[in-house]
Amino acid sequence: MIKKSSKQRDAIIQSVKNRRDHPTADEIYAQLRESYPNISLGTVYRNLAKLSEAGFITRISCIEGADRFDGDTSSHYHFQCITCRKICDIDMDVDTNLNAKVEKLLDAHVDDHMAMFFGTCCKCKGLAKI
Amino acid sequence: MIKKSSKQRDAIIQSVKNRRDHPTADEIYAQLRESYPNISLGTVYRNLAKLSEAGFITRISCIEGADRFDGDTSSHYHFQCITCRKICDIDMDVDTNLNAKVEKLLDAHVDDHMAMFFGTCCKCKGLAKI
DNA sequence: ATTAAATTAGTAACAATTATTATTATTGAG
DNA sequence: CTCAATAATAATAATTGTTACTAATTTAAT
Ligand SMILES: [Mn+2]
Ligand SMILES: [Mn+2]
Ligand SMILES: [Zn+2]
Ligand SMILES: [Zn+2]
Repeated sequence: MIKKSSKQRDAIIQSVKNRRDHPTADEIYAQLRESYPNISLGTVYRNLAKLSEAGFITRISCIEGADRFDGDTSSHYHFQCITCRKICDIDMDVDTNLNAKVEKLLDAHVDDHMAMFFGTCCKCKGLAKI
Repeated sequence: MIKKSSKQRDAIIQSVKNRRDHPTADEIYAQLRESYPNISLGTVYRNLAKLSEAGFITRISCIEGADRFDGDTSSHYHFQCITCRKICDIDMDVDTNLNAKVEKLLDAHVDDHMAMFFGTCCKCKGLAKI
């Protein structure tokens, strides 16, 4: 799929890998424009799609708004605050033998699973009390 | 939020509750047009949003394409086939004490969590062998 | 260096969703 | 049971997130 290199793509990988905030395509675009003033939003979308398909990064689809991307491809769960909409990682073991369990239940082949916890983050929890 | 009733909304609830296939707004619209030929797609979107916000139904966001809706609001996990894109329920206990675990880890308030398993369903698995 | 293919920027097109507006339906007070 | 208040609707326009297209540029193999 990916056959040649480009500095735009390298910068996109770098951006996603360096950030911990699960950015959207638009947020990555905004960041990259500082170093590459005429990078195209289409290039960002195209490469994020290619990179996630190739497994270099992970795509996270959200109920509200744009997809988000994660440079950490290790299996881990996420939490999303229903107030500020921020997503953060959960430092908790992923139950990988659930995959085998589901395979048997459905007679399917299971590659992986993802989990998203919903609630109010510590910051927004605090603000609500004021 | 919801202050008056309407037969369109009632029909939307009924549709989502009766189906087991986690339909999109468009699919619900297509079904309802048979009995309500001049129902508006906007009405379907608006009510699905209201109903899921009010907790009558659940919204499921997918990586590809439109959001899907589930009339079964009980906590359960889903499986999505990466080939045919169909979503089905998994008849497996939901680990609810994970919520408390995450609350402690993040010092957040956790309402719930969802999980999606990805892979190839039994049908698509079979077809691949032919 | 030559050349073919991949990638890009820029723009147009697209699909999913939301907002607007004028009209209709529901509801509760009198 | 009226009838005004207002919530909900159909139709349509607008917005958002994303993908497709095209010509120009960059990459990498010869
Ligand atoms: Mn993450
Ligand atoms: Mn379900
Ligand atoms: Zn928050
Ligand atoms: Zn399938």
